[in-house]
Amino acid sequence: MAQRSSKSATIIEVARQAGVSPATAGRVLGDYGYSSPEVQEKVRAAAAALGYRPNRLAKGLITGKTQTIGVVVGDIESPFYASVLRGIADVARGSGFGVIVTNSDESAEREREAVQLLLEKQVDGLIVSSTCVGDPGHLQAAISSNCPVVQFDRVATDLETDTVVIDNVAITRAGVTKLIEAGHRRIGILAELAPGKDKDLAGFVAQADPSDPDLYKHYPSWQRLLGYVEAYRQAGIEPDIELIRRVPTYASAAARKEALDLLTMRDAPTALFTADGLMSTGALQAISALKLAIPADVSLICFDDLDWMQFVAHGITAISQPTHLIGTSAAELLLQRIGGNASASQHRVLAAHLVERGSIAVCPEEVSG
Amino acid sequence: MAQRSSKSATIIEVARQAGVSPATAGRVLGDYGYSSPEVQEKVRAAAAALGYRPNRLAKGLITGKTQTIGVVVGDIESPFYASVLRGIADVARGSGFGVIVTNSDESAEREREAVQLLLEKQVDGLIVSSTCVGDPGHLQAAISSNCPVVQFDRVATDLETDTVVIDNVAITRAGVTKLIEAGHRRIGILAELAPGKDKDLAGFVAQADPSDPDLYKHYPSWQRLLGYVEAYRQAGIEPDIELIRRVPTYASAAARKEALDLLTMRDAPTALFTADGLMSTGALQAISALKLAIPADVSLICFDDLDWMQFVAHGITAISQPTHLIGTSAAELLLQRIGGNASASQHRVLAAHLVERGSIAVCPEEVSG
DNA sequence: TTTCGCGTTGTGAGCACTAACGTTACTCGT
DNA sequence: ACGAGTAACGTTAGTGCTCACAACGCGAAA
Repeated sequence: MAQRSSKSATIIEVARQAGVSPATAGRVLGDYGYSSPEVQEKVRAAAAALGYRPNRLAKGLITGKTQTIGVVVGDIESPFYASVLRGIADVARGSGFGVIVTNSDESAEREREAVQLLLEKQVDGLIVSSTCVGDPGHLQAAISSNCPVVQFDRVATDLETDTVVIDNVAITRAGVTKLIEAGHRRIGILAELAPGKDKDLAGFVAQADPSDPDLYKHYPSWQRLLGYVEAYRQAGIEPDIELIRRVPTYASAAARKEALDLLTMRDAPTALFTADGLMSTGALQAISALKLAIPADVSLICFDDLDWMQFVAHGITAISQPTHLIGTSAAELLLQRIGGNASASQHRVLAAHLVERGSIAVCPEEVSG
Repeated sequence: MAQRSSKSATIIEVARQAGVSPATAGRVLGDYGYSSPEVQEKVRAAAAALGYRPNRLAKGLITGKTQTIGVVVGDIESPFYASVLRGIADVARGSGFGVIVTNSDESAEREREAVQLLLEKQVDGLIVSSTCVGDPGHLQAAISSNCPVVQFDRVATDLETDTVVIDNVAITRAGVTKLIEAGHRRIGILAELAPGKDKDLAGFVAQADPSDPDLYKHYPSWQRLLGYVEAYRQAGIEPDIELIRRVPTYASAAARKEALDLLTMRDAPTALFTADGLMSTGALQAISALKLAIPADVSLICFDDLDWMQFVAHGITAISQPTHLIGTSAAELLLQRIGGNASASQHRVLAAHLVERGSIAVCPEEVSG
C-alpha cells in the first residue's frame, strides 16, 4: 500500500512500525551488517506498507558516496557526444549510478562552472571532454578532492587521469592516403582547429611532427590535420596551405561557407576531407548548392559516420568512431577508480575504422594526365 | 590558495578560521539572513583560503530541495530527445539546476526503475516522455510525494501534470494533404505504432475519430496515423490499409525492410510519409538501395527535420518540430511548479511546421491521366 | 563451569548544513 | 525615558541515514 501523504516515510517510521531499532531497519533495507530472517521480513513488510523510499541524500552525506557521476561535454545535441553519453549512461545504469549531464558549449568558463556544480553535488567521479586542455585547474581540483576524472576525446596530458581516445592521426592518414592513391593531389580539408585563432597554421604544418608535444595536438581536429599532412608527406607531396580551411565558428553554416569558398576557388580541390560531423554537414550543403556530383565532381571522406552517409549519393566513405564504446570504456574506467582502483593511469586508444563506400573516384586529371 | 588535502573544508572549519559561528558563516556563504560587511569579508576570505566548496547534499537534506531535475527519455541518442534534452539543460543551467538523465529504451520497467532512482535522489521535479501512458502509477507516486512532473511528446492524460506536445494530427494532415494535392492517391506511411502489437489497425483506421479518447491516440505515431487518415477522408478517398506499414521493432533496419517491401509491392505507392526520424532513415536506405529518384520515382514527406534533409536529393520536405522549445517549455513549466506554482495544469501545444523542399513531384499517373 | 566467538540487536555519535529561536546592541519615535 | 523594532550573531536542534561500539544470548570448545 503506497503512502498518500506528501512527505514520504523515513527509516525511523519503518523501524517503529516493524518494532525494531532504526539501525536494524537500516541494516535490512541497506543490505549491510547482520539481521535475522524474521526481522528482515518484518522490516520489509513495514517498508512496503509505508511506501518507504530511501533518501540517498542522507546516505550520501554519511558514506561520502552519491552513486552519481558527472559528465561534461561540449553539446549533447551533437551525435558524437550523444552516443558517448549513451554508452556512459548504459554502464552507469548497470551499476545503479545516476548521470548528471552538462554542456560546456566549448566555453572554458562554463566548463569550470559545470565542474564546480558537479563537485558541490558530490558526484563520485567525472567524465569530461575538456575545452581547456591547457588550463585544467578545475579538473586538478576535482582529483585533489578525491573525485576521479576520466577524460575522452580531448585530453589535458599534464593531468593524472585515465583517458579514452582514438588514434586520430593514423586513421586520418589512412583515409587521406586513400584519396591520394586514387590520384588526388589537391585535397581540401575542413576542420575546426580551435582554440587559438592566432595559432600559426603555416608553422604548424611546416613543422608537423607527431612526436612533438605541442598543446594543439591534444585537440582532435589538429590531430586530424596532422594525419592529413602526414599522408601528403608520405606520398612525397607538400600540402598546399590554401587547401586547409579553418572554420571560424563551430557551426555547419560556417563550414558550408568555407566549403563553398574552397570548391569555387581557382584550382579547386578534386577531393575533400571533413574533420567531423558538423564539417561534413556543411560540406554536403555546399556540394548540394553547387550541384556537384559525388564522386564524379568531387571525392569525399568524412570523419564520423553519420546516419545519412550510407544513402547519400553512392554512399559516403567515412571514418567511424566507436562512440558508444568510448562512453562505456570511460564509464568502466571511472567506476573502477570509484571502486578504489589506485593503479597508474590507464590510457585507452580505441580503433576507428574506415567505412568504404562510393564517394571516392579516380581523379580525372590523373586519368587524362 | 586551494586545499591540497583529500577531504575538502566544511563550513565549520571556515567559521573557525574566520572566528565566527558556523551559522554566521552559513549566512554569509549561503546568502541568507543578516551579516555585516566586515564579517562577510572575513568569512569569504577564510572560505577562499581553505578552498571551501559547499556540500549540496547536506543543504538538500535540510531544505528538501536538491536543485536537480530528473529526465526520462526513450533514448538520448535520438536527435529528437537529444535536442529536447538540450533545451531542458539550457533552462536548468540558467537557474542553477543540474539534470540527471536516464534512458528508458521504451521499456516500462526501466522507466519505473529510473523514476524510482530519481525520486530516491530527491530530485525536485521530473520531465518524462513516458513509455507507459496507460499505467502511470510511478508518476502518480512522484506527484503524491510532492515531486512535480511535466510530460512531453507522450502524455498519460489521466495524470494531473503539465504537458508539452505538438499537434501531430493537424500537421500530419497538412503534410499528407500536400501529397494528395500533388495528385498522389497511393501514399505509403511508415510508423512505429507501438505499443500493442495486437491492436486492430484496420479497426483503428475504420473508426478513426480525433475526439475519441482512445489510449493509442496518446502516442504520437498513432496521432500521425490519424492525421494521415483524416487527410484522405477530407479528400474524399478511403485509405488503403495495405499502404499503412507498422514497423515491428523500433530501428532503422526494420523500417528499411518495411519500406523495401512497400516500394516493391504490386501497385506500389507513388509517395511516402515517414512518421519519425528512424522511419525516415530506413526509408531513405530503401529508396537508395532500389536506386529510386526523389521525387521523380517517389515523393516523400518526413516527420522530423533532420540535418541531412536539406541536401539529400533536391531537399526533403519535412515536418519540423520545435524540439529545443519543447525542452525549454517543459523545463520552464517544471521550474514554476518547483517554485511553488500550484495553479491548474497547463497544457502547451506547440506549433510544428512544414519545411517545403524538393521531394514532392506531381504524381505521374495524374499527369498522364 | 568458564571462556571464547559469533550472530544479532540497540545506542549514540555524527555527516554538513540550515532553520528556528534567543540574545544582545543599537536606533527611532513619542 | 521607554517600548518597539531591527540588525547581527550565537546556540541548539534537527535533516535521514550509517557506522563504531557495546551488549546480549547462545552454542561450542577448553
